[in-house]
Amino acid sequence: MGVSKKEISPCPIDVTLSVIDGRWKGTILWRLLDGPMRTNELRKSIPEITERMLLRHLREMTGAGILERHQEQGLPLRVRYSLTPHGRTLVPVLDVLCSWGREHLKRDPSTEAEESSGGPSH
Amino acid sequence: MGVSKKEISPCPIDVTLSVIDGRWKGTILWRLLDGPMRTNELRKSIPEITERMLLRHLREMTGAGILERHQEQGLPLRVRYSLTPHGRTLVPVLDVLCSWGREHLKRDPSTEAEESSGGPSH
DNA sequence: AGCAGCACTGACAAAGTTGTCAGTTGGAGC
DNA sequence: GCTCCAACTGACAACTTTGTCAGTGCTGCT
Repeated sequence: MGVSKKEISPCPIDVTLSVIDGRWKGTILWRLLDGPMRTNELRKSIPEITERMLLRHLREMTGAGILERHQEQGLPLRVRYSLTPHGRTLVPVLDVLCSWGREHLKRDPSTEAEESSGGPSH
Repeated sequence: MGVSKKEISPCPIDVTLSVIDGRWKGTILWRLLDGPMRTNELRKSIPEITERMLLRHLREMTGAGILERHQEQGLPLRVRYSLTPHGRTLVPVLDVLCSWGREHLKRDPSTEAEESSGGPSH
């Protein structure tokens, strides 16, 4: 007992969720689809995020192998984050999640739906 | 401030995640793919889950419109849960999550990978 | 030297999620 | 009547995640 969700994961679904779930991870991934970004660029492009959470999520995803930290040498300190090739394989996954979410919102804007298509069936 | 993740969700990805994320939701959904199950059957098929969490998750997913609670009449009290048609549209989503998770495990069993294809580049 | 910017860290608190445990309703069986 | 089971609920504690806030090196600018 007391083990975290990430340590049990008998199911690959949970593995994937442990990689992409987090308050801001989806958003960060979304930003990085267009190309590498510097830490501060990311921070500014997501106004609500705190520096701490950004760095935490970046580090977690880097540890999972889907993000890459590239530090330029010599200069003051420029760090760029980008998707690794493996991270890019997540794109279709995010895409599926995104389109299902859109459909779900259309059909069920009030988070409470009655299956009414096809007439009452009770 | 203080709003929960579910209330912000500018991104449909977060919408989907809010539906399927939860310690046991993936497992429950997995079980229900084979057909309707009674509350206790579910509970017994997932030994680690507590009754409380099972019911909580069932209720949440029922509220989201992806599960259906069917109570048989007259009998002692038989409740069956099953996927709604809308819930069934989640199947391909779960499938994608599952296969990505499997690939991720293959490639990265120790949650720490070095992109070594193409030789050292530093 | 003083100030600002970038990347990053750590202590602590607030919020959210899950687990523990006890209790309720209602019918079945003895 | 008593106990058992199925479905369900509520109070509370433990754990996790996120947020707040202050601070560290290092560089560049003036």
